[in-house]
Amino acid sequence: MSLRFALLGLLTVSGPASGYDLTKLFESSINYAWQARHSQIYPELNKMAADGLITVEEEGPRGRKTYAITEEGARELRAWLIEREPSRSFRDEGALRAFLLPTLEPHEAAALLRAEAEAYGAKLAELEALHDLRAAQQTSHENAQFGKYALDLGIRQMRTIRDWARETADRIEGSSRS
Amino acid sequence: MSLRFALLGLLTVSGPASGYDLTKLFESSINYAWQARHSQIYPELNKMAADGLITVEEEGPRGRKTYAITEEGARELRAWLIEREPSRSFRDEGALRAFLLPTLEPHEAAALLRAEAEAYGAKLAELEALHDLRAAQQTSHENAQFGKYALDLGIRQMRTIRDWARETADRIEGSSRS
DNA sequence: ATCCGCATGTAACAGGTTACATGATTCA
DNA sequence: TGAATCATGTAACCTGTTACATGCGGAT
Repeated sequence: MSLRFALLGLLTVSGPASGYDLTKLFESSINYAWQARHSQIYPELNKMAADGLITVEEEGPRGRKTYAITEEGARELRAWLIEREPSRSFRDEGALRAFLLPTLEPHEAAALLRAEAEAYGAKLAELEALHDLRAAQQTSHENAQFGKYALDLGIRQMRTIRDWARETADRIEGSSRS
Repeated sequence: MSLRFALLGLLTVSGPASGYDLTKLFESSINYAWQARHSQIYPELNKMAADGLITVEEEGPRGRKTYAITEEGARELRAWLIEREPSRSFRDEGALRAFLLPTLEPHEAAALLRAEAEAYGAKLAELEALHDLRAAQQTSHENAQFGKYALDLGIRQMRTIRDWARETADRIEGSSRS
């Protein structure tokens, strides 16, 4: 169900767009919080059009269909955000691995954590670069600030995991050396 | 695939257990990082037994089957942790909602964030209580420390989201008041 | 006797991924 | 004319959730 609302949100902000556009918008915006492939997006758009949440505004070359959000679509998005109790249960493979770490030898666990810290550090750098880019564009696009809150959250989360991995590696190595 | 390794991990630490036991262990340990219902666990255990990762060690009353991890199972768990590149992409409905927040009126967005902050604060308190409980038991169980790292990560993540929600609500209210 | 908790399972469905499949347009 | 990119779709499969279904054993 979330995919549907992510698409409505993108259409709200970017204006009319095709499935192809939306697939790329997905990648370049909420990618770190939600993912969707074109094989999931195209059927969903067809269902949404059937439900009256969006309309085909224009048909272009190569079978391109440009969708626009309808009033009903905007109402549904709003209702989803305001009325629906969000599912706060998340599934985090990194945390699961952390849970299983004590089944390994200390030096192995520490090495894994160092690698994790590095990977998350890299992701963090990516998001920070995106953040700076947005800040620079702030004056030109008024929509550039869209997703700012989410990006901030993403950055904080990456930082949290990276620091945890570092500190835990330190702690494990510290106690196994003694 | 992750479920399989979560189960192998639980069997490693808690020793032989039934599907019923594992369902409850799941709930009381990794629940905040990974979830699984009995309807998913039972079929998976059967597949794992067929694959030789676990064996039925004992059959008790009421059709109870007690599973134990095999050497092959332990090898596979180790290989999964060490050799497999973890999937670092996660799906976070909270972050998605954050992304969509700018489609609402500022006061509505702020109210939602306040509710989020409260909900995550409550989850944080839960995990902190669990953490303290573990610390108290530390001397009695040697396995009590299992999952300590993951719990620490969970606590940090909850704190990150709660603080982000609070500060973002403040920021939105601050700028819309002017 | 009756109720609660133990104990295991299956079926239908929803959401997602990977791979397969096709064809039009643009640009060099 | 060949390659890259635009553009849309479908099918098979895996994972996970909800709901349905059944029966034993122990405690009061």
